[in-house]
Amino acid sequence: MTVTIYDVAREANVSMATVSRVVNGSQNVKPSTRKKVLEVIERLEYRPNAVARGLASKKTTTVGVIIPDISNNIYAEAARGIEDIATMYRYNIILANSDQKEEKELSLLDTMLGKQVDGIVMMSDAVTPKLLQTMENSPVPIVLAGSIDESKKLPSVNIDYFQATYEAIKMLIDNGHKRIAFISGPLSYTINAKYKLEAYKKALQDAGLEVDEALIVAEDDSYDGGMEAWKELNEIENPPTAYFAGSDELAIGIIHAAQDHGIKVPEDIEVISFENSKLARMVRPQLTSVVLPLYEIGAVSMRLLTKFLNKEEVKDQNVILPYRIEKRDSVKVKSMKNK
Amino acid sequence: MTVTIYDVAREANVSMATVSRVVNGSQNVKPSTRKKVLEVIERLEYRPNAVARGLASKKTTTVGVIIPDISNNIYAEAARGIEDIATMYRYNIILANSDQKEEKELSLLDTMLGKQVDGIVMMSDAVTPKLLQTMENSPVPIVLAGSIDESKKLPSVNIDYFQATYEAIKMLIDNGHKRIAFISGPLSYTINAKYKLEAYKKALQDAGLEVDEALIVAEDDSYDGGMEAWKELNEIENPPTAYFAGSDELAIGIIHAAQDHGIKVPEDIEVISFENSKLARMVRPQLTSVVLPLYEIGAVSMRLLTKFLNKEEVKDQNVILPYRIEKRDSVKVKSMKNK
DNA sequence: TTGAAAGCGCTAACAT
DNA sequence: ATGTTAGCGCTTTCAA
Repeated sequence: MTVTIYDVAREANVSMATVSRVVNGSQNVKPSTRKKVLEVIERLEYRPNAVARGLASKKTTTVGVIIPDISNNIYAEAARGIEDIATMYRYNIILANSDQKEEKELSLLDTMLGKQVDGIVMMSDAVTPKLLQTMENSPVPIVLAGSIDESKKLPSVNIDYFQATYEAIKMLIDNGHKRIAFISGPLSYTINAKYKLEAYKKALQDAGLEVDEALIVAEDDSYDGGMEAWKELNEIENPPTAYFAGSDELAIGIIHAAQDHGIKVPEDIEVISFENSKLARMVRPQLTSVVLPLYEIGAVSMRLLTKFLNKEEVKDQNVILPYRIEKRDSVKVKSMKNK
Repeated sequence: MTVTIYDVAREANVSMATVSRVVNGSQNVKPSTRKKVLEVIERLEYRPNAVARGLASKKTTTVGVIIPDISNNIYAEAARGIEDIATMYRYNIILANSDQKEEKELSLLDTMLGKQVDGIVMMSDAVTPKLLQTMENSPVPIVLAGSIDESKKLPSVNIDYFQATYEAIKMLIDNGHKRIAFISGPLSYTINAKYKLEAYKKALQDAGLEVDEALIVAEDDSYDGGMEAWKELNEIENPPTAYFAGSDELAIGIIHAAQDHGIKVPEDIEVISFENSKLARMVRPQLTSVVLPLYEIGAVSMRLLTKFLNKEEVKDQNVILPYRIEKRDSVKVKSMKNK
């Protein structure tokens, strides 16, 4: 019932090897026989069986993608970048959500390797020792996208989270703020948040400002988390006048909570975000935000993976992408610097 | 180098068949030999090769998922629903973006079938005749998620777009509006938009209201598209006092465009949306919106697919899920009805 | 330029 | 309860 390479060979009066050659675009086929074979393929509607091919060639032209949660815009954006480049190099993608659970990440890694993927792109906010070890032992290359393995044993693509955050905090300090809050998702959760926090503290210290632990709050990385954080911070004695938010949703939550209480942004408080999703323009005031190039992180990760798959030379396996800060309306522009 | 079922068999002094049996959890294995085999598997770190298994068994336990664009929240949400249920039934997913291009959809279908997926979940806003035909000829089951094939030849999961829109427009009419705008993405593009438009017209007619083509505008289905639409509609002689938006982004664009011109929502104009993503709560005023249950559409589609894969009986292959309207602040609550 | 044949690693009868 | 064996549909030497 299903037509195989054997059927084509028989109908075309050639061997399976020849059919295989034309299907795979080998040059060593006489044009006339190629034409003949192609005709039979068309007539029989032959479709090569990739599974059989994978077994014989030990290549599946599919790569695994493990991300925390595809319904989260951050990861979806990166996934799109991964997929676009994968398509460009003729790979397909097996996509799975880990919900950032080590156990799931581990088992996903295992099933994907079982499925003989040619490589894996992994996004994980917590590259635990165990995870790292199993990834190191992987028979196929794995690249980390937007995820940091401090040992740098695995290839990765990131931006400089420390530097980016430092610059963001600096903007707030330059605008005269002394009480700057740091809001992020769960710290134990997000290794990147660790770098952000370090940068926050360093920037404060460099400016001779006190680091007040009461101003550091880790909520759910969500809109409601942002609202909660604002409320929490406005119950303390000396509330902050500026906020660094680890994501756009957090920032919008903070802004709305403030506005709901009659506080004006950026007149009364200023807010800077870290993400710059399309949401950043969909609030009033529009968000000033560190630009996290998710799509590029995904795309470059996949490109890096293809280099390993093609055995191309890789100069630096730990890529740092440039970032910038998009200045909009949630942080005032300093008039002095303007003139 | 890679350890195969044969290696395990040899080490455990049993046949390949026995190893296969314990790997696949067959009951016909003596506990003691099962234990012995399991130990060897562990010691050798044997991992079954799913590709070989797929070739031999003609089942890959992977399903294809074709969606327009994973970076679009609508589809990402649905994809999460699909993946969750797939995981529950031990399927993996090959995910690919079609960008809603027929050509890509067709070629994706082809490569996925080539990869021997066991089934496919397809999201397409335009099930063209050609597409429909190739899907009908698929050797494996295909279910349409949130996509309408008017012939009903293919299994599908949807809500009643007509009914939902009718009710939304009715709310606006009941609030006294005579000039109601209909904003959607490109009509030629979105078959669902067709139903929405029909419902819009019907609701107007049923209320004895004139259908003014000038009030029907199809922009990009985006925030900017919404802003554009508002501007366009406010250049005509008799601008609308209420808006039906085909998506949350569109609605927010409309609202912000209006607010930027000093117009108040819902005091001056009212807006109802169709989607209810998390964005709906992240604007002021919060969006009144028809709830499009994307996650459920994805989940139910995948569940439906598993029924075909398990040869379970399927009573109705065209599932219509319930919807509701979430009432928030972009539409006034009628005080008369309230009391 | 083409063909023959040996696998790839596993499942699934069929035997025993 | 366990073993034997014939494929699954293709790629890949190796020969010719």
